[in-house]
Amino acid sequence: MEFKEAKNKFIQTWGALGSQWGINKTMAQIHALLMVSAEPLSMEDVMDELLISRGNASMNLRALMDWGIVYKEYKSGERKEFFTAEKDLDELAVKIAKERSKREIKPALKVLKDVSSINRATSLETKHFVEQTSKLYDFVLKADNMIDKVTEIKDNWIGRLVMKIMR
Amino acid sequence: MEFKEAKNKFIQTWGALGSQWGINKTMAQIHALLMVSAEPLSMEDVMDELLISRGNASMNLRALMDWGIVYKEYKSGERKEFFTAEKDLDELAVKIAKERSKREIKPALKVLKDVSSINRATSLETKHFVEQTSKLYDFVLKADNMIDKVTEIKDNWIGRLVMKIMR
DNA sequence: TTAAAGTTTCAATATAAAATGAAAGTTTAA
DNA sequence: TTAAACTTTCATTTTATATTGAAACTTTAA
Repeated sequence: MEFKEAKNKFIQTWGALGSQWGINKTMAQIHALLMVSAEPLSMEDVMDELLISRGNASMNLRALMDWGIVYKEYKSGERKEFFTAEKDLDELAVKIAKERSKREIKPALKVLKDVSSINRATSLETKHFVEQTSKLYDFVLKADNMIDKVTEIKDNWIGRLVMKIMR
Repeated sequence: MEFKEAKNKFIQTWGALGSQWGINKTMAQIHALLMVSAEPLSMEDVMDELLISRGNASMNLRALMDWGIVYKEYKSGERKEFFTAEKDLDELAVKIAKERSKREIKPALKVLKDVSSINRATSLETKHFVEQTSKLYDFVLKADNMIDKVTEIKDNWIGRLVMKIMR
């Protein structure tokens, strides 16, 4: 396989993976492209490489910056803006996890809490509902907390030990 | 809030969360409905509760069974088929994780491995590409392996200890 | 200032994904 | 063995999502 072919395959795959996980295809593709680019790219560059419109490029670059995983850069002497991706993968994972937690998990947790707090003194049906949603609340909360814990892992010895055991 | 209202809110929220994570809305809603139903439900029941067509119900119940998180049941004397959801949340999480790993992560890993193995003796550009995709391969592999490890956690003392520390 | 270079916005359009529903298929009890 | 009860399939339609592109906006250098 040749460089150009490999690069394209990578970008397509990353895009597909993204959309399977609820991240829009172009956004994932732009991120992939920037990840493997040695140099920062301009919006033109991105448009040309991925064959997408200016508007699409603009909107998705903005979204990636909102997620904190793509940065704007300026080159001296150049008027254009350039973009680079976060290349530290631990950092990348943490940012994605935190962002999704904030946008999706936290609001869902709120609803779970609300619906599991209805008056349980009534029917058997209601009792079962409250029981299940309460369990779910605890579970999701615990899972969500793990994200924060993982962030701290590298800062403490037991965390590093655990990582070694988990390999 | 009243039972019926709470139940509906839960189902809608779970459906929305699902589609944000690449699982189709109806599939997530059916799962939610079965999760909080004290009794197994028939396909009719599901159709009526969620106001969906027979075809839709059939296809998504089948998909949920393929994922191994919904089971078919028979009631004696009844000709209809009934459905229940996996209600053990640890079990549920493991099954979802395994299934997504199998369907999405594993194929992506294969591609990552392939593209990171192109001849690296060429340009600087190529060198950077190989470097990045190799790192990504290692990272995704590690993350994916964690799923298996988590499965085993409950079976060994260090795992339980870790869970306590992570709380 | 102003006009050229560049970026953003958003209504309109295209694309992809999900849902419908009727026909075909299957199972079961009489 | 057949007809009623029930389930599955899939071509068509609907809905949701992503993309385009041209106009509006912003910035900068002369």
